[in-house]
Amino acid sequence: MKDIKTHPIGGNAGRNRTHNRRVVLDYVRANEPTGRAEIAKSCGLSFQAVSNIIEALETEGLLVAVGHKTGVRGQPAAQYKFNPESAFAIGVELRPNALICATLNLKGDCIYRERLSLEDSSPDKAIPQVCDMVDRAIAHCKRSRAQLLGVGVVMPGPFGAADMADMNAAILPDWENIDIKAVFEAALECPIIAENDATAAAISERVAGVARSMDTFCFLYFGAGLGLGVITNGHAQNGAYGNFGEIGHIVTQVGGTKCSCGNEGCLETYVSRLSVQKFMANRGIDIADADSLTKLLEQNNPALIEWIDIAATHLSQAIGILENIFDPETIVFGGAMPDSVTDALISRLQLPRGSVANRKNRKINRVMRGSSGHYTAAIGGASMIIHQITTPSMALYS
Amino acid sequence: MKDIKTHPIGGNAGRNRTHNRRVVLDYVRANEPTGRAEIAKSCGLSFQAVSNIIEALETEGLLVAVGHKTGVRGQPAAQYKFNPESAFAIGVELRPNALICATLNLKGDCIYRERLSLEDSSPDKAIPQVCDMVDRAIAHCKRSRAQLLGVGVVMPGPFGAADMADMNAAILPDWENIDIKAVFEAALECPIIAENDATAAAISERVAGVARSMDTFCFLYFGAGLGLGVITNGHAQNGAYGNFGEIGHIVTQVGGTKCSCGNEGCLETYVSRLSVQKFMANRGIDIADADSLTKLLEQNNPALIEWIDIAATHLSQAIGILENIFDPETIVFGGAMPDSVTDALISRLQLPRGSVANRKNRKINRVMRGSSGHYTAAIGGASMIIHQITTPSMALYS
DNA sequence: TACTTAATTCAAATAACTTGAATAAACATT
DNA sequence: AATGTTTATTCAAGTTATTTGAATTAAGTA
Repeated sequence: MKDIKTHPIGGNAGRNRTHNRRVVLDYVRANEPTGRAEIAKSCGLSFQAVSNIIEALETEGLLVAVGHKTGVRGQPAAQYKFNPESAFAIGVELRPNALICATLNLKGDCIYRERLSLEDSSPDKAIPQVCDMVDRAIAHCKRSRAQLLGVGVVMPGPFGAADMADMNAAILPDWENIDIKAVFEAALECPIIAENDATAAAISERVAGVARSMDTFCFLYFGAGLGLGVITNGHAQNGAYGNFGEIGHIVTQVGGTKCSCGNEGCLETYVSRLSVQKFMANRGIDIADADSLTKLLEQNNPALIEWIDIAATHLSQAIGILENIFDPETIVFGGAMPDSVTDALISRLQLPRGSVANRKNRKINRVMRGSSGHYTAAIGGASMIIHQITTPSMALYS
Repeated sequence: MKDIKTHPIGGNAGRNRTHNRRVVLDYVRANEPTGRAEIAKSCGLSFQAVSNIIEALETEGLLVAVGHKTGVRGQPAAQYKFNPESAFAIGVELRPNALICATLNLKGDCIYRERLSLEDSSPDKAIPQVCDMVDRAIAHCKRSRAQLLGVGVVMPGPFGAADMADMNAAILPDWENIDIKAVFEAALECPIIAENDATAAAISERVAGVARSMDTFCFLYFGAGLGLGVITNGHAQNGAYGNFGEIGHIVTQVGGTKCSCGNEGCLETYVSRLSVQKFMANRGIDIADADSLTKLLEQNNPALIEWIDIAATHLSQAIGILENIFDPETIVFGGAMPDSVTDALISRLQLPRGSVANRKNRKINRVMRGSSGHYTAAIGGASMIIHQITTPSMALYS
């Protein structure tokens, strides 16, 4: 996904303006409703600069005035907030057997979703389907294409698996060596961001989920395997070669279950959709879909409880690793698991004592469930687009 | 070390200039000697903008012209490189029983070092000693205080241990709740950056060590415990509360050795200075200092070899974790261990197969030894100062 | 020797932010 | 109820650092 070495580039008036627009939008996002003077103070800009930017954003429709702040001295400050209907973004999740699409308004509310089964996920077949899907989403939401901020394309990682000595084949082998961003830019004629599912999911929680006001947190994504997305200082981590977050293949039990990657005792052999399916199949129970898991949990199925306990043990170890490495504000769980199973996993965790996260006076939990359900990845795709226009590229902290 | 929530701030002409200076300096650092036109092309700036900045940098003495590039068509391009003698930075490492000081010129060469044993490391006693040490360094290097870019203060983490439920007391308890940056700014009247040892060490490898041309890599720091510093896209990771990188307390053996943090089987109970001291003491061998380790290794001492094998096993697991999480360009080992012991550890690693780093066509090793020896932390302190003036705050790529 | 290529210089032009003075409107005080 | 204080807002320059464009310089190439 990333390969050519780039270099940080300089700023000029135009790029500075772009940055400042994002700084302002990010502040409004996190603090709405808010006024120009407050933004100016918080963002280190003059009132006039903010005023000009707000005026432009209001003209474009991204922000709307919502009355005046009273109750304090001084001239009442005009308050602004996001205009959720002014623009929208689309996320597309590409899986081996399905296409999933989510449309979000500017506030991050999901206003349309669609799932399409796919027999053949090769680029030739899938790309036209994605185009049709995007057209349907725009039509269904009764928006104009001009309001479309962009499309986020989400695929499971890792990328470049073909070059890895022992890693299994890629989950979508036909897509190896394809410049996803370029291909979809050509097909959809709009801005494209491509990412893996876990990172997209993390961004979705920051744009409109439980991590809305957090700048540094981890997201554990339960998919076919197990993925990790990390946001630090408001920016998603990518790794040197675009393969950040392959946490499924860290070893939590030396000499444990043989994994397809060549290791033994990989975390995702204990915690993932494939893991629970295999575990239950060995006990003669077929897990066809998420609903069947939900039902088994409602019935307190002993085999499932057993799996949850094993999974929770390994997850607890992973949490210790993440907390001590990243020192995050929290760790969010999400992805393909039903909410009830995720909650059961969380309740059975045995969080390690020896962790920098084990503080007195914590205000938020060390672990929490994400808010976007099992459309997370597609919603994350659309969230990445919204995230980009509200995320400053400068990282100047006084 | 970090607590109050800040907000990204907007840019203006002045901040833009600061950023562009750093972009130019960073490019020269990594590509010297180089010319104005080349910088302009690579940094996305106009020739004129670069020309003005280079002129200023040359006037200030930070850059020097070094002839012209010939052999290609067109007017010969004037080449510039760093002027190592134009400015300098000082790093101070604060340990419970010692103060260590390193002075670097602008290129990152160490031009002075000093070690001072300390009976009392409390702020009242240590701060005056630090001031004297800085004065001695300036005098010894025959520089003027005006050329001092700043002082980097390095301490072992984690910070805020007093608030942690089960973590041991801080290594320097008297320094808890002290605003280190503010205290030393007042005492030394120059810019101060405070960091933990592992992060400082990572930065030192990027400024003038084996990671000079890398933007994303990990550094494992062998100290009393075990620390982790990570650079991603040229920026050091800090965590939400300044405690990024406490990798010593991740569990690599469930139910293993009891650790002072409350966990069992923490990595640093197997890999650290304290670990090897304890292991050898149990076999009746006293490890007084680094030299005694070196000698034992030369003699192929069986107990030490045994420790190295155990340590290498646990380290290999940690490397799998780091590679699969961060997808770094490489992992650097450094810190308090003698070079020969570090090399022995590296040679006995069993790098995991199932890792995104296990690629064909790798050009650099998955693990390498750092270049700055056991003054790493102090050198890292000074490196942070140099790093700051050559590291763009904007992260505009493409 | 003439041509091509690329770096450099000089002189405007431009974009975006900052500054400062004047005005508006609410709450607080007497 | 009148006056004063505080804060937001507007308007009109002023400032900074960048970009643009034309002219110049100097090396390699045909």
